[in-house]
Amino acid sequence: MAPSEYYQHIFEVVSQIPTGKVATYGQVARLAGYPGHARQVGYALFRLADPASTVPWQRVVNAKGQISYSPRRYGSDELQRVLLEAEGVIFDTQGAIDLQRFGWQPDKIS
DNA sequence: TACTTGACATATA
DNA sequence: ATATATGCCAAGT
Repeated sequence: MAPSEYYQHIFEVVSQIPTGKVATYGQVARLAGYPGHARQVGYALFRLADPASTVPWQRVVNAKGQISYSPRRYGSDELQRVLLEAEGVIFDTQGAIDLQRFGWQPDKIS
């Protein structure tokens, strides 16, 4: 496959997300050095989410703080929710995460 | 080789 | 405030 180091950067950023916290695609994309390429971030994770790759893709959610439900995904939607709950992330009654608390904030000061 | 789809985000109406 | 429309890059078909 093409040496899409692009994916590698996404991988790095996602791997930097501390346990019990989540980051949005836009945030990851920006940190990865690709502002605006949020779509590719999510899709990149999807392709990079190999059963052999221990990528914490589960900590990456959309801007709504919700998990993206995808029938095509490797596991199932509830799997991600369970994994996050196991890390200490609390889900709202609407299945949304409180980004005010669990939103990963890098060394970026307002 | 060309076209379409894709784990979203942001701007505008 | 919500809904609709557009934009970005790469991989898949």
